[in-house]
Amino acid sequence: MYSLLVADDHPLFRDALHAVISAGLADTQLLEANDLATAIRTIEAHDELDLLLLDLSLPDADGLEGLKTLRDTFPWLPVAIVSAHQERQLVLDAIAMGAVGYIPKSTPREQLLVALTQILQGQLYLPADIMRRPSAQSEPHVDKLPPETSRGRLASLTDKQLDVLDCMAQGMSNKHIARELSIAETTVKTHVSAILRKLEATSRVHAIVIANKQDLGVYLAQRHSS
Amino acid sequence: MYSLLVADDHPLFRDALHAVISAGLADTQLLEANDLATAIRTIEAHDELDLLLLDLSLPDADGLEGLKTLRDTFPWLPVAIVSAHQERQLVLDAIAMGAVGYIPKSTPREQLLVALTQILQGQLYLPADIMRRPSAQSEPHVDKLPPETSRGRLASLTDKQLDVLDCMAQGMSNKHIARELSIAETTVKTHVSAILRKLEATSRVHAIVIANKQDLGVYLAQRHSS
DNA sequence: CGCACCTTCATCCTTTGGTAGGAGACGCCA
DNA sequence: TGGCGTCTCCTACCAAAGGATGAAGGTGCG
Repeated sequence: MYSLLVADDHPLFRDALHAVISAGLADTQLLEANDLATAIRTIEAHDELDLLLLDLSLPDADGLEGLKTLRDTFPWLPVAIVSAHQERQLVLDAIAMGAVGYIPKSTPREQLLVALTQILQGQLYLPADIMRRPSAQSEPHVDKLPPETSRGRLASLTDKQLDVLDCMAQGMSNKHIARELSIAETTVKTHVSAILRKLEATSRVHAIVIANKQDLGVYLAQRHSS
Repeated sequence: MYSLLVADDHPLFRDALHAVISAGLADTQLLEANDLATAIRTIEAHDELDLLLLDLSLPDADGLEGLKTLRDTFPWLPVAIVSAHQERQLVLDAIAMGAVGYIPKSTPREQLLVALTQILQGQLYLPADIMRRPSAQSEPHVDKLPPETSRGRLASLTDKQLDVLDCMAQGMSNKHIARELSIAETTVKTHVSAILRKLEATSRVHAIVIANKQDLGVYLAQRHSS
C-alpha cells in the first residue's frame, strides 16, 4: 500500500496520472494538491506519505525553490520532480537538491510506470533520453573521426613545440620550461611564438585555452602511446 | 552480444568483474585496459563497443579528467564510472559530464548485474543508497554547505575575484578583463594578485591550471544557479 | 561608533612574455 | 648540390604581468 501526493496545478495531468497509477499500481492511495501551500498542509496531515510528485511550475513556487523548501522542511519525504522542461542541467540540479527522480511530462505511460515503481523501490529515476541526448543521441558511426579534423591546429605543431605547449599547459614559465627541456630560454620563446602563430592565439593563456579545447591531453597521450 | 571495456588498474577488481559478468550476462565480450592510454587505443581499435567501465583512479588519469577527455573524444561511447569513492557531489559531477552511470566498488554482486543491465538497456544507473543517504536520513541542516570542503581554495575567493578568474580562464588579458567587467586595469591587477595569493599560484597560467583542477566550471555553475 | 572586509584606483618598480631579425647546425629530398 | 624545414641561440625592443604600497568609499557587524 503506497500513498502518493501529486502537486500539480494542471487538473488534466493529475487525472492522467491518476488513471495510469490506478491501472498499473495496485493498492495505491493518490492525494492531490494544486499548489505548494496545500501540498505542505497535506504533507503535515499525512505523515505516512511514500512519495511526492512535484511539478516545477506551481503558481506559488516556480522552479526548484519549492523543492528546496520541501527538502528542508520534510527531509524524510522522497520527492520526485515532474516537469515539462527537458534541460540536462535542470535535472542535475534537482537531483543535487535531493530529488529522488525526474519525470518529464512527455514520458509515455509504460515508462511512467517503470519510473514510479523504480522510485518507490528506493531507486533513482532519471530520463535516459534527456541525459544521453547531447552527446550520445546519434548513431555511433557518424561522429567517429575526430582526429585530424578537430585537431586541425594541434597537428600543425612540431614535436618540440608540443613539448613546450605541454609544459605551458601545466603552468610553467618560459624559464621553467627551459630548465625542464634543457634548452635556452630564448629558444623557448622562439617555440612559444611559433605556437601562438600556429594556434592563432594572442597570448600564452589563450593558447592553452585553445589547446585544451582541442583535447591536448588526449592528443599527447595518443602520440606517446604510438 | 554486448562488448564492454573495463579500464581499471586493479587486476583483482577486473577479475571479479569478469567473473560476475560471465556468470550473469550471457554473450558478453569483456576487454580490459589498465590505464587511460591503452583504453583509448583499445577504443580506437574496437568501434563497436557498447560500454566503457571507467575507474576514477587510473595511474595516468586521476579523477574526472579522464572522463572528460573520453567524452570529448568518443562522444558515441557510453561511459559508466566505477569508483571506490562515495561522495554525492562526485556522482553528480560525473553524470553532469556525460557518464551514463556510477557504480561504487562496494556494490554487491546482484546489484552490480542490475546496474549493468540497466545501463546496457539505455537507462542511467545511480547508487540509490549514496544519493538518498545524506539528505534523506540526516537532519536538513548538515549538508547545506558542501562548498568549503571539496572546493578548498576556490571557496576562499570573493565574487569579483571569481568573475576575474572566470575571465582569466577564458584566456583574456588584464586589459580585456577590465573592459569586460567595466573596471580599471589596475583593479583587475589587484584582483589577480589576490587570486594568485589565495590559490598559491605563481602566475596567472598556474592559477588557471589549479582552478581547472578544482572544477572551476562546475563551481561557477553552482553559484550562478543558486 | 569602531572595526573588518571588499572594491575601487593609483604609483612605482621588477620580472616575464612576446616580436623582430639574424645566424649556425643538422637532416631530408629532389 | 641547393633548397627546405627544424632546432638551436643570440641581441634588441616593447608590451604585459605581477609585487609592494597607499588610499578612498561601501557594507556589515558587534
